[in-house]
Amino acid sequence: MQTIEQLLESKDIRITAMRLLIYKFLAEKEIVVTLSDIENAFEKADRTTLYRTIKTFEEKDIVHQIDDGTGITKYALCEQGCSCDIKTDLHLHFHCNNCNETICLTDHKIPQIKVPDGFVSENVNLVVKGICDKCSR
Amino acid sequence: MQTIEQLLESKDIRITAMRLLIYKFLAEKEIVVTLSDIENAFEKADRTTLYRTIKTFEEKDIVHQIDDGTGITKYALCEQGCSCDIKTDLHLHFHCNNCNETICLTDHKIPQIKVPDGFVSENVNLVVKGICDKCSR
DNA sequence: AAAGTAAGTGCAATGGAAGTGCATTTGTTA
DNA sequence: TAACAAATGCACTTCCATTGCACTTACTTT
Ligand SMILES: [Mn+2]
Ligand SMILES: [Mn+2]
Ligand SMILES: [Zn+2]
Ligand SMILES: [Zn+2]
Repeated sequence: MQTIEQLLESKDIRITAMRLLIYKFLAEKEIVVTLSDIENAFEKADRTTLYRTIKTFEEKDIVHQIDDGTGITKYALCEQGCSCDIKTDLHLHFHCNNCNETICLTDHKIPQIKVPDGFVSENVNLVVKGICDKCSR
Repeated sequence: MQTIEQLLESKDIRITAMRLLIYKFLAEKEIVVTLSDIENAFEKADRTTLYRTIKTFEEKDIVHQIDDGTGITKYALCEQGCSCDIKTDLHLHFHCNNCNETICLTDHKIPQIKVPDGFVSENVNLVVKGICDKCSR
């Protein structure tokens, strides 16, 4: 089990106070978050810094981006050992129409999708919408 | 085979010059289009009119919206007899990473997706990204 | 330890897309 | 033709994403 500092170093990301805080914030969330969510959690920090921190994390495969169809880009920490590989790490996302939260279903890999002749599939975005477990009980 | 006028009437949409033109524009496209695409095709018309026409078509199940992950909402004509029903009319969309075009694969219905206990699936958005048939040959 | 360099942060501004209020025009119906 | 309702055009707004530039902080080298 490595510390956050070790993780960042291993990915060639400089350790700064802001980055540690943002990492911890993401780590304790089970749901995916928007930039505004992060902004609200760190009112003293500038929006741009948060934005660029997330982009850095994204480039280094620490965070992945989620398009859940709400029109607002969302982000979540990758799993341990994730390399954002299309074959092994691509998973399903669930958006709740009731509480409006989106979560990663990292255990649910995306099934093989057939495409017509001549088409080459490189990547798949799969979002299921409905009622989440918290809202359905 | 009904005329466009008949189709619009059957859906309780008033026939106007603009609506006929936009319908024809959509009908001759094989790919899905953005509002900007329509705007460029009808430079004399106001953006708002085009916007509201599309929204009207959407409400009446003549057009469906596509979120292909580019961040820009796209639209396409529905198939003959489509009622935008989740069970029967929901289909796959393909986005080409090369030419940046997106098309409806109306023959490719969306497979049943398993979700964890407690979750209820109501709707699915499935976008495959890769190389389209025109670009791959 | 001090200087020098590269990276990170904050502020201000921009741009694109989506959406709305209201006045004007057009079409439908009595 | 008069009256009414819907469609269109214009102006404006909001929201999110993104960038340029100045300043600050962290790392490296002497
Ligand atoms: Mn995820
Ligand atoms: Mn479609
Ligand atoms: Zn919920
Ligand atoms: Zn293509």
